[in-house]
Amino acid sequence: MADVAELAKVSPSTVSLYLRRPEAVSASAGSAIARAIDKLNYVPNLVAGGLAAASSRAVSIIVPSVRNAFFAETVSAMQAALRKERLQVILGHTEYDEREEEDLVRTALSWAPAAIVLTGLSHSDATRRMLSKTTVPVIEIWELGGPQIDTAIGFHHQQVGAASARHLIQQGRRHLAYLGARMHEDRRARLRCDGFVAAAQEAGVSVEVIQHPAPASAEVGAMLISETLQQHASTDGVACSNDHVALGVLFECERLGLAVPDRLAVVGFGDLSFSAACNPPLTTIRPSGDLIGKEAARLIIEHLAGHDMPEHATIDTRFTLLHRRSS
Amino acid sequence: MADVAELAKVSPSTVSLYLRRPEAVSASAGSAIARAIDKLNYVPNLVAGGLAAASSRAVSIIVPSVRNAFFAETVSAMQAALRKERLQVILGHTEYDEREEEDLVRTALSWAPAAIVLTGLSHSDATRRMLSKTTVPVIEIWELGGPQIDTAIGFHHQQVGAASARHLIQQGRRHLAYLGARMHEDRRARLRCDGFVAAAQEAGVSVEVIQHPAPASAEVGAMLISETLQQHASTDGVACSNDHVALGVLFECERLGLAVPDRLAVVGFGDLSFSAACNPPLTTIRPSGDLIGKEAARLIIEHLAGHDMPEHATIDTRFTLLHRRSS
DNA sequence: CTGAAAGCGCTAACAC
DNA sequence: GTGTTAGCGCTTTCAG
Repeated sequence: MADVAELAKVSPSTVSLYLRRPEAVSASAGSAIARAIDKLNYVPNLVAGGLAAASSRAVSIIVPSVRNAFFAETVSAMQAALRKERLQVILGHTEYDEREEEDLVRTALSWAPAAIVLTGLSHSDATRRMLSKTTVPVIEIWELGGPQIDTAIGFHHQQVGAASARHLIQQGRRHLAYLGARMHEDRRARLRCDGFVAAAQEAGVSVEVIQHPAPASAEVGAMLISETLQQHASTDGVACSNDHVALGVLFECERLGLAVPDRLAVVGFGDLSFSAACNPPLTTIRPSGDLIGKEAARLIIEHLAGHDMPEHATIDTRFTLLHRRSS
Repeated sequence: MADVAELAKVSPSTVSLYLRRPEAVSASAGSAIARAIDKLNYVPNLVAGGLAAASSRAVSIIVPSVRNAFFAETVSAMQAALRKERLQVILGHTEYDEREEEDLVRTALSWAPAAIVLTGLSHSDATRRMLSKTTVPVIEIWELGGPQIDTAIGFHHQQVGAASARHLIQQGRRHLAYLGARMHEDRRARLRCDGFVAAAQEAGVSVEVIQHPAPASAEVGAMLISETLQQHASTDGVACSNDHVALGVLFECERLGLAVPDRLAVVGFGDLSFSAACNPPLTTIRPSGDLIGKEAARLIIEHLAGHDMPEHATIDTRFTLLHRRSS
């Protein structure tokens, strides 16, 4: 920066100012600086900037895993929006472990990020304590309806479950089941299950929960549906913890020669890339992963611009039930 | 850090040393420092550390998109391995755009990262120039066989295409087609296609390329196969740019009542979560996304430990053809 | 094994 | 609109 300043015949602080607010510098100084930067191939050091400003242009995002298409979508949308403001994404994976999360939050804080984004509302006490003490804005995503640290953006997973149940009942189904994968770790899948069961019971319809500890996959879906049909032969409508599981159900039904939706109606969750194309096309619930990321980015950018973030705000990004031929 | 030093009755530099190499500090000083850290709830400031050390504990990873399961896997594996060494992942998405990549590399450099990881071997001239000038180690992943900036880790995509073609020919197929999605942007899909065509021609077998500009999806797969069968009715074996496309082919064949593999053999790429579970289970090629991430992390960690990275090293992580019932 | 000293490259008051 | 000044919180020689 000193070299640039010298070449442009201004002081370093003018260069600094130009870099952060070009409009605050006179046109002549500005263009001289621009030329010098170009000539010297100058790349500002953001680490030094972050230290001096006591806040880096980094946003820490902590998700269970980007292998999960839902979080990949949110991370991707957020990254795209933050990039325009020259904010960097620092990524961490909890692998659904609160201890890992705690550790990630700790190191995240040592980067003095512009904001910390984490997934869900359930965290260890230590995590909660660390975060409520800092001045760094905290955003929790992908879950609503619990105690939140500060801002939360997402939707109510119980409502998703309830919507699935009501849809199946509307289609004339009276013997429901929820097929859940990895529900001991995936709190949000569990909430959807709870909402499903509650809505079914309220409607006076029979409901079972069949689950498997492995992560959601088509294999697990196939196993779960065959188990379900063995134990509860009259089952005529199922909701699945996500579309991978639902796809496995469709595959298994095809192998068993079981007609979908005539004999069994299937509802998924996620609207993944194959969901509209399979046989039959899958009725599913599309969450708002993209919107969650965009809204989070918007809040962070506004906060950085000086608008202080509304305290304890809640943004409900909703979800959509897509009625296709599997139900 | 000064507070910790005071409480532990040592100097700040001893605390600093303890933090980086605990074994270099006496046991008594060490435990006093540990107690002070705990008592004060001290979290080191990595930004300041990065500035002083002229290299931050951050690794910049630039991929086309984490929405793509392949890159999500690599990013995830890398993150997990780097975390153990307290290295942070800074993530950027190019969306298959070399201009974007150039920009991302520029900002990546301004973080003085411990290493920069980017996808593929094809970059803009400016990107190449920036990277060859820095002292930051550069690793290119997911592609082998072109001019590399420094280290490359991945496999040869032409070999993947060739392996698919040879497999189909071995299964007695003589009228091949390659179904490609977004090949104008996805260089690696194009390379696989090239390898496929070359191997087929070499074997004296007929081969067609049918493509669609949209990103790979089951919908695109369905469209591509019906187009193929219309234009080249004798086609009896297809390879697809990835398993999403292949899945769409299976769906469409089912709708058309076309027997797989009797009438048409199908080979995918990716071994995605549904590939073993669908009807029939999909023959596919499993790339080494996980291994790529692990190897990249290993190299970076070794470099940080002082072992200098072998210049212009190439690590071939290979791939595996999984012969299942679709062929 | 420990401590003193000298920055790392930038930002942010503040004065001009 | 521009420059001066005083750090930001750490790391890293180098002595002792």
